[in-house]
Amino acid sequence: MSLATDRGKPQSADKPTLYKQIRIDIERRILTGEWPPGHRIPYEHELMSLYGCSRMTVSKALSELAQADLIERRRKAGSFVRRPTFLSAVLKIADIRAEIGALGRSYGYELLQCSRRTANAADRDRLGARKTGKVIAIACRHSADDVPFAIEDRLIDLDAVPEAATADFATEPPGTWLLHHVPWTEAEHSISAIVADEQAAAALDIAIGAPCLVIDRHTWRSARPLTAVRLLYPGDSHKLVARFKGG
Amino acid sequence: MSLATDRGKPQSADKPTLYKQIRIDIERRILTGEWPPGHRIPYEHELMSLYGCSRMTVSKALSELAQADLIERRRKAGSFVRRPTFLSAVLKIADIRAEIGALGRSYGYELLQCSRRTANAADRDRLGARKTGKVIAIACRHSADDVPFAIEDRLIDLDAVPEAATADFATEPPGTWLLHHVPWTEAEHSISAIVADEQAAAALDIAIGAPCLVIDRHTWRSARPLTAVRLLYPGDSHKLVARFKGG
DNA sequence: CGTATCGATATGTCTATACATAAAATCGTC
DNA sequence: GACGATTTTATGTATAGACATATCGATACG
Repeated sequence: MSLATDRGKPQSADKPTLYKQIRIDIERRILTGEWPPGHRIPYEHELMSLYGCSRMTVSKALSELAQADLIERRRKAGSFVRRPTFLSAVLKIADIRAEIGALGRSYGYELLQCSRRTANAADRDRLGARKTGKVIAIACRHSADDVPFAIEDRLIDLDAVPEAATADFATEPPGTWLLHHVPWTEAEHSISAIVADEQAAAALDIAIGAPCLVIDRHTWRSARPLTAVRLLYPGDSHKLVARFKGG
Repeated sequence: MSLATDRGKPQSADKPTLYKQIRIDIERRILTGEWPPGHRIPYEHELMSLYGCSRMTVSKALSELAQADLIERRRKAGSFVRRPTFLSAVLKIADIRAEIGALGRSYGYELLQCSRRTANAADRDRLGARKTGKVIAIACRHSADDVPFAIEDRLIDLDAVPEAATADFATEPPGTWLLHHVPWTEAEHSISAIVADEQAAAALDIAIGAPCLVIDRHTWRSARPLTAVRLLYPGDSHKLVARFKGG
């Protein structure tokens, strides 16, 4: 799958401003295990005399650490190193057209099917919508250097996104159009693996039974479903890559 | 796969402190499209008279928005709404034992194979290590309610993690042991799909040719490789889920 | 002994001010 | 008009002080 990869706060060699030094210093102590989970970090007034600066400055450093979930701050009690129960990752998933462009390959797009209809029970279920309204159903194929890259099967709620009625999905991929025209507030991705059935194998030009990576994405604006999409990638040639930052 | 799911800053109904109100207010304008990508956000001094507060306060709100990658701040020029080229997700991946426990199922663990050896060329390549040292190679199986859940194939660099020599991997899963004993600074995950070969099918009690989700994880401490692991999950019964926050 | 109250304390927010810094805008010179 | 130096300006960092607020712990009370 590709996927741009990135970490929350890279260790960019930033200018050594005071609060950043303090943050990095504490971060190092946590990451190396010198201050294990549960350890109480020195009080702000201790840190301020330690580093010879004001409380606002150490507080800013601690705030960023708290925001990154490395520490937990409790009034009166102090700040504590958090238990690393999870690895938290920042995954950045690009629009497919941008993604292929970033790989230096030529992007190709084919609209396979596009129809408008009143939502049936299956459509409502897939979108998670309560009411029945108009929807657009789209099937299309993305390719890189004329090799099939992914197939897309999408449903757009026309009541929530009326502008989609006038979009030309024959020339512009629906994902790209949506990204540029429709603001959203939340999305959920579900990643799984399946084997290609006859139809998918034909569309992706792979063997029936070949492994495929599946991404199901649902997008909402203020709890209202906008679109549901399933992307199918040949599993042997694509990977999702994520860099993580640990604690 | 499971995967605990979570977003960077949940919409917790926080107390309406001033800077939070400002942050949420601007966030809303961006998320609803009222201020599209590229739009210049009012200058700090405009915001401070708008909200009737000091510059430090509006600056704190803008700093958080910049940290969340929603806006970009440029000296002299001002602050601008960022173009949403990516969806950024926070994926939280739990230790498998904790993950199964969180599902309310009983955890089972079997060590299939464990050997110590001097790293060969393939081991060095897999770890990304330059020098040849001792390694531990482990194969094990995790199960939930006595049903195979995942199989694990792991390599640990004994020079980087000497304490691993004394760990008892017959009773404690290596992932759990490492999480609690070895601090790390960076990890990279690569997610892909394969079909089960004969060996994997036997270990997971699934059909040969069934789809599997694969997670390859590499972990480092200060650029030094610690461990490389491949986790294989039956693809039809497990999913990676990630909630995203959009821009 | 259990419980309510209260004070001490560390963090959370906010102000007003100061100077540093980067970059856009302007000016001056050739 | 082109190009380099200077000015202007918005952000970035830092300070000292103030008050708010949550909470731990001790004290007093029933």
